[in-house]
Amino acid sequence: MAPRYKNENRKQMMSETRERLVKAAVEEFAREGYEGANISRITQAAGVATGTIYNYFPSKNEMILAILSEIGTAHCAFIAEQIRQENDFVVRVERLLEAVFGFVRENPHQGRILFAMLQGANVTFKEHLNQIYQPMFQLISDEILIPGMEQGIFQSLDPVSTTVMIMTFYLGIGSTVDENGETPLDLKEVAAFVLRALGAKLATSE
Amino acid sequence: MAPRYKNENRKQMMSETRERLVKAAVEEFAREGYEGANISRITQAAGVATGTIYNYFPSKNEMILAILSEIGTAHCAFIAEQIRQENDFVVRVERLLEAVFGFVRENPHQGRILFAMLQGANVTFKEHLNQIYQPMFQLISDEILIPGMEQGIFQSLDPVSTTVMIMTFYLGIGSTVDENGETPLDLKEVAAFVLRALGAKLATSE
Amino acid sequence: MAPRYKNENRKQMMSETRERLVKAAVEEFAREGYEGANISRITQAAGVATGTIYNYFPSKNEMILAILSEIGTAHCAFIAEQIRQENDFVVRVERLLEAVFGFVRENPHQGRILFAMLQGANVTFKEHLNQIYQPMFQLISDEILIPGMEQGIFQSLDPVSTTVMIMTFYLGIGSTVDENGETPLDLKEVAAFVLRALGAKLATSE
Amino acid sequence: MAPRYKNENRKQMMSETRERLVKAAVEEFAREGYEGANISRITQAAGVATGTIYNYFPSKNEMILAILSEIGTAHCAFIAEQIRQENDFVVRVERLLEAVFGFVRENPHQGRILFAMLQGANVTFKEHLNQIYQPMFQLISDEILIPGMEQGIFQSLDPVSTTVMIMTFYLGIGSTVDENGETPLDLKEVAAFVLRALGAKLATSE
DNA sequence: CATGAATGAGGTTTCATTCAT
DNA sequence: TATGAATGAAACCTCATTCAT
Repeated sequence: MAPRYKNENRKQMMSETRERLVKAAVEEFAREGYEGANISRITQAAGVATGTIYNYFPSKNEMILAILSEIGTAHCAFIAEQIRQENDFVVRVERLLEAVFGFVRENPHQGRILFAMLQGANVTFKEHLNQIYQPMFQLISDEILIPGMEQGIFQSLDPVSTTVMIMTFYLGIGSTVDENGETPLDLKEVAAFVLRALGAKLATSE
Repeated sequence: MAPRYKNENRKQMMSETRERLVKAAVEEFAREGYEGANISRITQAAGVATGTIYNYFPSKNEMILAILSEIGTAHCAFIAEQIRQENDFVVRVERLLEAVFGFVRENPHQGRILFAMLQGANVTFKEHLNQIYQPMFQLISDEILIPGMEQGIFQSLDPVSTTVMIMTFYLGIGSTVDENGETPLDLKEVAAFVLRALGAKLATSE
Repeated sequence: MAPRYKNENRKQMMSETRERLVKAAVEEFAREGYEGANISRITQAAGVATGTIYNYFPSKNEMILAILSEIGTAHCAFIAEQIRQENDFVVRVERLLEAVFGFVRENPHQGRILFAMLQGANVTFKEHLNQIYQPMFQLISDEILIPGMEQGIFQSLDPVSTTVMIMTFYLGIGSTVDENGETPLDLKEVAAFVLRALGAKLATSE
Repeated sequence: MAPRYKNENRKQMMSETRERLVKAAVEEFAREGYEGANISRITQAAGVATGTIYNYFPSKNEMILAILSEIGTAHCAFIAEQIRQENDFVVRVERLLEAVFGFVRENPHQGRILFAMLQGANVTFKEHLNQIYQPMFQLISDEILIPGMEQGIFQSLDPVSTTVMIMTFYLGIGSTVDENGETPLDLKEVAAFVLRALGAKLATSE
């Protein structure tokens, strides 16, 4: 029973039409914001009829929540995957930065939505995102900062507020990217900036 | 023809109406964002008729631009004033942080609008704000970082990108404030974080 | 008593402010039509405050009626004056044409209002104008066509319908003028056309 | 995917809605003029919701342009059809007149819109109509006046200005019709008037 | 599932008119 | 008389959502 339901669910989730809708919606939300986004434009860009979108999402509001979940989850997963490939905590900090940037550069629309909603007026969206980004918070805290401090690689600091600062900084920096995914900042400098702030014993010796 | 004092009277009344409108609009934009903001609600909150707002602003769009200008200018002026009261560059960094936070704490709605528009979808608003914040950029660069580096107080770094990083960080952190102007972060920690990142010789000796 | 009232009335009618308002209104109505005309633009063009216009005209509607009366009366008077300078009925036909054209060329805005309102949707305006143009109707009929026919200069035709046709033709032709008062038609040809239609024994021997 | 006959069904329903909208709009524009016309009244008269009209016309302005095109084209086609049934150029002149009148009598609302817009303040509408009436201009010139003059039936005159005069006269006369399509003029007299003006060798031998 | 015309509440903006000064 | 800010009804238009096909 359960698997059958799961399969059907997945089938729906992965439907090609749905994918086209999500893709079009992401671009629309990125360009226009939530209120400015237009369902008709989305369906038109996706090449389906207006009503079709309501077979996949019960409302515009639910749609953006679903999209935020998908993007945020993918973002977190990508970052986690990148970081866990490294064992050196200093390099993990750099990797974290590269991962945030890399994701945004590869998916500029998704990035824009994320940052816009994170700062936007709608509290529901913000809370939704905060929840989604919990794993990333845990990741930074538990798999970089705390062990790094314990090993004396980083200066001993309050792990919670330091994590918040790092996340804020990284997300803030991620928001400097333009619509093409480019940023005016030099990753190496940013990494060095953060590592100094963490009191890292050794910056990357590259 | 009309006596002068009458005119002054009227001028004052007009500016009062304008003030009420701006105040109401700031709250509305902060709560709802640009697209979600509602002219009728604004005029109602300001206690005037719907049409009255168009005696002061030619359109909703022009209104937010005017408001962004006013807020941004006030913000920059406040920060500049705070910073110039100090001569020590290390303390200036702390003051900068306190000023950003302080302004936002005192004017949470204004803060929300700023951060929302800075990250929002509308490119026009972003460019408008970037222009308005030029003085703050110059301030950080010319009156804190560059002289601080020249005097050996800060590590020698690229002043432009460092300024961008600091602004991004501060504004990003400013965006962690809630609707009451409170932030979960400890200012002292944030200041220390930044000063370490700047390679400051002496953190505040508190 | 009566003269005093008359004088005051005239004073009001001839007030310089009123003249400026009428001039501005004529241009506005000519450019925008009645519904499209804008009281604020009129007062601004006249260099007075918005409310001032209501010291001279009780409403927009009454204003255009007053303006239509003034223009129509002036037009009729001008035509009558021109025609009565001639005794030859054939030449009177030509003079009539020249007078219609001449007035419109000298007063293109007034002309446009006349023709627009004559054809426009508002029945009140049309009836108003028809009444005003009664004298011109009588003029053509009683002082050109009927005596001309009686003297055998024009073919014997029904004077009423012929008058209507001539007026229609002239007004129609008057409506070919552009905003500068120019028309693509050659007056001489038009006069010859009409005179042939009237079966005139002799067209102008020029 | 949907069966074809269903589509045809829907297409037919759409064109019915469109027809109802155009019919209602024609009456509204005829009664109120362009600026005075009210979208809500049109949709209400058409028995649809307010927004429905925007499924068929992108704006009020585009709507009247479309309607002007439809009316003008129909008018020209009707006139051309009527005229080409006759070979005698004198009779063609009479037929032209009858056709102009007949169309207006059968379609008084359409007629009113035509004449109102032809004389109204809006230059765009006028230019639009001038373009639409080009075929009628060519028709009068190439298929009545020029051959008639070549065959010596009409006096030799400048064909262009004569065409303009005839069009002006006919359209001007058409504008004497009231809301029921009636005119105070006698068609026979008008025809005789024009034929005399053209120097026709033989007026209709009735 | 797909379609897309229809819906109608709601949004921004306009503007003739008023009235306190 | 002159002023012009205030009024608020009404206009045009948008758009998320529905539903019959």
